[in-house]
Amino acid sequence: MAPLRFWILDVAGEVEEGGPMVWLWGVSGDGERVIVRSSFKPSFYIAPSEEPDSLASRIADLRLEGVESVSVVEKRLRGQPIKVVEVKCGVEDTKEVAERLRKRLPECGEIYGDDVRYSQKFLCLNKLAPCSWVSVEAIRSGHIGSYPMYTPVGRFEPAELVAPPDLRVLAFDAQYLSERGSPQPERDPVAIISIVSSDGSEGQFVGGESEVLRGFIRVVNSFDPDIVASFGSNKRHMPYLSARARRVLGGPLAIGRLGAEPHTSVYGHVSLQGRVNLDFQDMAEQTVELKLESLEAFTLFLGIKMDFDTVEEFDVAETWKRDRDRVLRYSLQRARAVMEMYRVLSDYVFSLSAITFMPADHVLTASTGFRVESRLMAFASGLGELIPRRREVSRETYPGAVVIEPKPGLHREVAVLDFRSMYPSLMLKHNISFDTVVTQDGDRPPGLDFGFRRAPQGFIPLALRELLDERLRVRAIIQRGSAGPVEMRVYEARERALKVTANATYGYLGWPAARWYSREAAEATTAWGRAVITSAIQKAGELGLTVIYGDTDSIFVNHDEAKISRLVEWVSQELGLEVRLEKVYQRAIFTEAKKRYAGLTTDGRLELVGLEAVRGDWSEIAKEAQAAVIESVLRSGSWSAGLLKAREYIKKIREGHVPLKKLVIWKQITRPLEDYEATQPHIVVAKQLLEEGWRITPGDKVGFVITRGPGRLYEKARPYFKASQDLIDWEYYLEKQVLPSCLRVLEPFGVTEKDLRKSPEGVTLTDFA
DNA sequence: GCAATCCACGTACCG
DNA sequence: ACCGGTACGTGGATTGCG
Repeated sequence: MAPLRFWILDVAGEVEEGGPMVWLWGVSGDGERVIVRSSFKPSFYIAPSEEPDSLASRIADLRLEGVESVSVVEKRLRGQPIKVVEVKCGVEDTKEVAERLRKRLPECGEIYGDDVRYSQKFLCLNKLAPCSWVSVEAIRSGHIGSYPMYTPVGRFEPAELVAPPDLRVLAFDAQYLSERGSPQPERDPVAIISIVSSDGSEGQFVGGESEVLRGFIRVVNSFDPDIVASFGSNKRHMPYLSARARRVLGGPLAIGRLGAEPHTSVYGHVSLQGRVNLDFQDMAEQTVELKLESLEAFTLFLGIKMDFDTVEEFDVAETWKRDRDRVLRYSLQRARAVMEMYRVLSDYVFSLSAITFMPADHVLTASTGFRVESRLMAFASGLGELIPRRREVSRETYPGAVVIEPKPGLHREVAVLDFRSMYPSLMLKHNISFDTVVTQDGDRPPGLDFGFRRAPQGFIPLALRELLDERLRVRAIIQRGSAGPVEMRVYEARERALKVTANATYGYLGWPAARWYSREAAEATTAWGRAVITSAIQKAGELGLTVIYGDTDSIFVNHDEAKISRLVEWVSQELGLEVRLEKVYQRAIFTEAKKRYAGLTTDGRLELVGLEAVRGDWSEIAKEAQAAVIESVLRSGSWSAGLLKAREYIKKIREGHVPLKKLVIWKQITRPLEDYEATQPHIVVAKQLLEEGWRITPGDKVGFVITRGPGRLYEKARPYFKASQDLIDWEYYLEKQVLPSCLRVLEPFGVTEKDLRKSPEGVTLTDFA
């Protein structure tokens, strides 16, 4: 019998007559879609407050519902060996069983691992990473629906193949028609569903709504995709389409495998049986470079070349009446864009999934903290380390990083040095972990009254070591250059995912809701970080370098190669850390403020940091003006060019020569509207929109413009799509947008507001000599 | 009684 | 629903002056 080799698409817990079962959905080496079905009885553990054997028999005697067997096993708790009672359950929900036990024996001891999800336990115990190849001796035991079913008889072994199999991908977009405000499934129909599939075919369903929905369901089932990709399925399309199917068809939106309908699962993601539901909106929302998380903006960010004839949401119903083809075209463009996103991003998504042990559809929705935690949980299983229950502990604040006061003005030849992976390196170097904290002796962070034992290696350093070793291995393969182009892409994506995960570990330890929250570990990491950068800065001074700026793990100095290499050498020798020359700015502007500067790189790129020009809550015109001013100054090397540029923009504003779109200010709604204490323009606008039937939920961004009139700003703010050019308060855009953003970067040169207000004509540079 | 000043709130950024 | 450090606009309360 040849072992079955397959790529894990998804994992699900299924309740069957004989007890709980795990179904692994996969694609086999010969392209078959398979179900690998295992019986799996999940356990939880008790660190007993009495003799373990006697507790075990007391628990067994309770004959609790759901308990299959009770035994005493050897595990580890914070690195120390410990005898614990293992309660094996005959049901999926170990939390419920543990709850029953706690009711009967409140004093039995600390309970571990009962709140870990069933399918996650299975993946952890078998070291099964989703989105990777695995092989197992298995018996083919019939079919479920049209899918061959296998029963494993041996252990799962990771298989070497790197690239995913040929997956069938279906990208879709849907458009809804609403007469008033946001579409509501109780009221408004689905107008279009557009699909694009990986075999190159495209299609649209229009016409009667029941035909639209039936057509979509039919195509999904006949094409039988492994991946269903979209932009906005979790929060919008799946719930909407499901609700409409119930209403219009009187039945489920049967687009999962075996006719299942989508169901909402953990982290607010929608799950499709046997398929991976990839929602790139989740990814867009986590992309910090994006200021507005639209499909168009994300497409552009990814470097996908596409022309959109955008029909904005507020305009769909209107356009549908006037120019139906335009809406159709736009919807298809969206579906095509989603398919392109899949091509660009799938390697990274699969890598992240494999590294975090989270199925691909979960991993996009999960926040960073949960991704790190999921990986740590898998790592803990391997060590036999017990997994603590999640519980909210009170937050204890602690000091973070240092930021050096910048030297304002224009600088030439600025070298940017940074510590490589500073926090992970420090955690490894000092054995920082929740399980290595000691109050006596140990390796002590400066200024703190606790330390870390030097040996044995703690849980976090071990986990980091594994991540970093894996990253080094992947890098070596990339540098060898022997892998094929597809494998290369996969390796590169994997390397990025490993780096992201390692770098997030510090933040995780300082997160009070983390299972392995450790204020001590987080606090020590930043304390050592401060010490390290402070001493490097001091050394830089001693070597005769001028320190212009520094933040957390970066130091900006004049580009003196000899001195810099001495500094790099010193850091390596004395601090045992790696500092490298990351980049050089030909010229750079620093303001009085920390975290706000701009530089022109040696290869001619403009970098803007922290300034209005990179903020999402300033109007496009103010950002554009500031960026132009900075660019003039940096490229010419003199501030006077920037002054002239600023005046050009001021003139544009005075003349009202700016399109409305560039005047929109976007601000995020971060909480339910009724929770706001202060009156703010974007909240006032949001409340108006809500009143008019628009759905406004936390996370949404509200776009508004400031119009002429009396009163407070919030009285003059209007939704951007309900304002027109002739209503604009140009004075506001001059005084509170363009003027301040330009002045911000010119002020260090002694330029005043008055200088900016002079008209561009009739003013010569000698006026400022 | 009014303008200047101060401060809390809120958002978004940096690393 | 990852951390702390930081900047800064706005609204509204407080302060300072007469």
